[in-house]
Amino acid sequence: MIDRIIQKIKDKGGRMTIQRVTILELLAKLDHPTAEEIFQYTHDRFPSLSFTTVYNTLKSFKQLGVIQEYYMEERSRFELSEKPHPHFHCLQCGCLNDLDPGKITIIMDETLEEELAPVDVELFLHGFCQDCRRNEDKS
Amino acid sequence: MIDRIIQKIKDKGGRMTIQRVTILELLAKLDHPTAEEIFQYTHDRFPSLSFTTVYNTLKSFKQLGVIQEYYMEERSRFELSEKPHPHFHCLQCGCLNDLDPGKITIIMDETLEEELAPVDVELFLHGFCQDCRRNEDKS
DNA sequence: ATAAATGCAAATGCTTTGCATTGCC
DNA sequence: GGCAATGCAAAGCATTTGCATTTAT
Repeated sequence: MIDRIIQKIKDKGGRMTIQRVTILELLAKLDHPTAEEIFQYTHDRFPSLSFTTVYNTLKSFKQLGVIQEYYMEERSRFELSEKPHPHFHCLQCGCLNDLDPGKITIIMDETLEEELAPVDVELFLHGFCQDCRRNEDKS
Repeated sequence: MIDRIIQKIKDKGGRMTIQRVTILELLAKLDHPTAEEIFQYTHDRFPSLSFTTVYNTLKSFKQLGVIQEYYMEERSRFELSEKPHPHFHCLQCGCLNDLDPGKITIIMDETLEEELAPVDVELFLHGFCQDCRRNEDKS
């Protein structure tokens, strides 16, 4: 799967560096990481990898269409995906979780679709995640 | 309508000042303004109104449940509304437009709704607004 | 060879905070 | 009168930029 993404990046004229591969692997491993989380993890294996490179790379990946960026209340979160899909966002801890797209149907008026020609559709449910609700119960 | 909102703010223990009324009126008048846009407009009629007060007030209004804040790519946009509703967001100019909720239906699996108990649902269509498409055609 | 990617330091820009003053209820 | 709101200056923090160096293709 990562190989396919690397190929796509190269096909579009992007270059692969150790830094970029490391960031790509982290994007596959972590769950909707922030730029800082990516930096922290890379720092372990790759101390010279800079924050600037994390940002440059994420921006580049985004333009190449291999990742999504979600602008959450707290900060941006990233995801290895070509299209946005529905998410649950916790109002307390700020975590982001994928939702099964099969369990949510969005029906749009045809005239609206033609008129606006949306490039993509973003949907968030906001609430309190299980972990946060569990901790709330204890107190 | 503004009177009703003022009443709600007071009922919840908030106080009304000239600054707050001015900001409230601007929220009613402007279309999804940013904090800066609000500040610019208030500055005309009310030069002493500070940026801090704009931010304080928006934060307070949000906690009191009279406005919504949308975290867009460019910056936050605000809206006089108790609940979020569907929007169209322009990928070029960053403008935000209300969508007729009647033209978009979101159907959620019952089990999902019970499990997550979402507080609210946010939906964005991303694309290019009419103005931006028109300008694009000219070039 | 050349155009892209890296990484440092510095800058930017939005937003928040501390705190003394003001003013609503 | 008491507590919330104001507004100034300063700080905070995520993200971006300039630029010289390195490196993939």
